[in-house]
Amino acid sequence: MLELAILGLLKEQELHGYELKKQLVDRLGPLSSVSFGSLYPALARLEAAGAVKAIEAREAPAGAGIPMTGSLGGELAAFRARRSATRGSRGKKVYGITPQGEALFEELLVAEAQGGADDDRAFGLKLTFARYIPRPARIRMLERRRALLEERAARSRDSVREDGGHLDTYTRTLLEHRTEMTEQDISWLDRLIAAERKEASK
Amino acid sequence: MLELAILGLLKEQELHGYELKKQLVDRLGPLSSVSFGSLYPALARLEAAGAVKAIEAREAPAGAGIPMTGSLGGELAAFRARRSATRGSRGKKVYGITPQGEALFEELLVAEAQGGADDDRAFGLKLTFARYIPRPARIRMLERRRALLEERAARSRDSVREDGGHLDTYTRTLLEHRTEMTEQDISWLDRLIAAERKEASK
DNA sequence: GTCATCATGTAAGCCGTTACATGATTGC
DNA sequence: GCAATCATGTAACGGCTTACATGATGAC
Repeated sequence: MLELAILGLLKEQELHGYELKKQLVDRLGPLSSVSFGSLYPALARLEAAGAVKAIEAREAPAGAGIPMTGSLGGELAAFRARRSATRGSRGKKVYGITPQGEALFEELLVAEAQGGADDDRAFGLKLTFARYIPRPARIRMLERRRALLEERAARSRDSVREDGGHLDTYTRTLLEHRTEMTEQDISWLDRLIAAERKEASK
Repeated sequence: MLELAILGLLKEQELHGYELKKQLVDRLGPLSSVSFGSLYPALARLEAAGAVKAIEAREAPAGAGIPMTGSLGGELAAFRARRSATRGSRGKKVYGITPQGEALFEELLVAEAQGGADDDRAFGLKLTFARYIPRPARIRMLERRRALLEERAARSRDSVREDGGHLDTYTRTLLEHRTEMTEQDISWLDRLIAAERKEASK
């Protein structure tokens, strides 16, 4: 799961661990509240497997030795970083995805898309990279999700109706709000699916 | 976390493990997709701690030995269950909360309410039992949540605005939908908070 | 010159899942 | 009688978090 997220982000751009974490937070939202303690080992695993590779940490296209009185912080940092290739003594380690990594990503994603875990986090992750899933599998995935949400909504509607009387206001309000949110999610999915079908039949 | 959920449900009614799990699913929603492998040990822990107690598994107020041609399944089951108190040879084990359990629940909940984990699942759980939290702490909790969502929404709005151009449609749509959902959550929270304040000033 | 932030990593331990094992009850 | 569901439990394993350790950089 984490591996998939990392590969997906590295597919778009080269990043170092620290930055990767930030991206994970605001690209995958509340999902993947991953900590460094699991992120770095994951990167190490992927590197060992040849899926990613630490590359040179160059910053701003080599302004080689031009002294500037202004904000030269960046230039200096770049110089320091260049001292030793791929990694200064504890400098940034920028990772890039390898062809094997791309293949692994594809494999993990398609496997996940058809069948894998179906909790909210997992779905959010798949959706984030949905554009890399072949359309038929993508549509099936969206439909499975729709069915799951429909069932969930039905269940909570029932539980409100059944003993709506003796539930306290707080609980009922919560349940209703949750149902409403689920319903909106469903109609959003419907729009997505409709758009997909339209594209597919073109 | 799981302990808190179990105690909260047992506070409302006596339940056996299997049923408890069902309730966990549709009362706490997608949160707490707990498995038996963690539920039963948790119950055992709570029992060892004296917070819950296995009680007699009686069903339907003793229709003692009245044979019926119709669906007597329930009656028969009740009889079988009555054979041995608190637990037939591998029968249902119905749990009830003890005074110590109530105290523990209160303690865990208040501790969680002010400070604990602040991921979505944790918040959903706290909200489910919010009515047991003293109002001032409850309001503070709602406000902290509001702030968190506000920040989240701001961040995703930014990330769309910043590089909205080079993001593909899929990604942008997803990000926008997520933002919208978060905003609705915020306005729901606002309504809740307003209601709380009104009650408080009465 | 010191504090916050950036940046990377390791180790211990928790928490929960999966897989396995067992058995009763109910419907067909 | 056989399958599905209800019902409880154990054991191994895995992933992630927390806490710890280290060091560079930038701002005041």
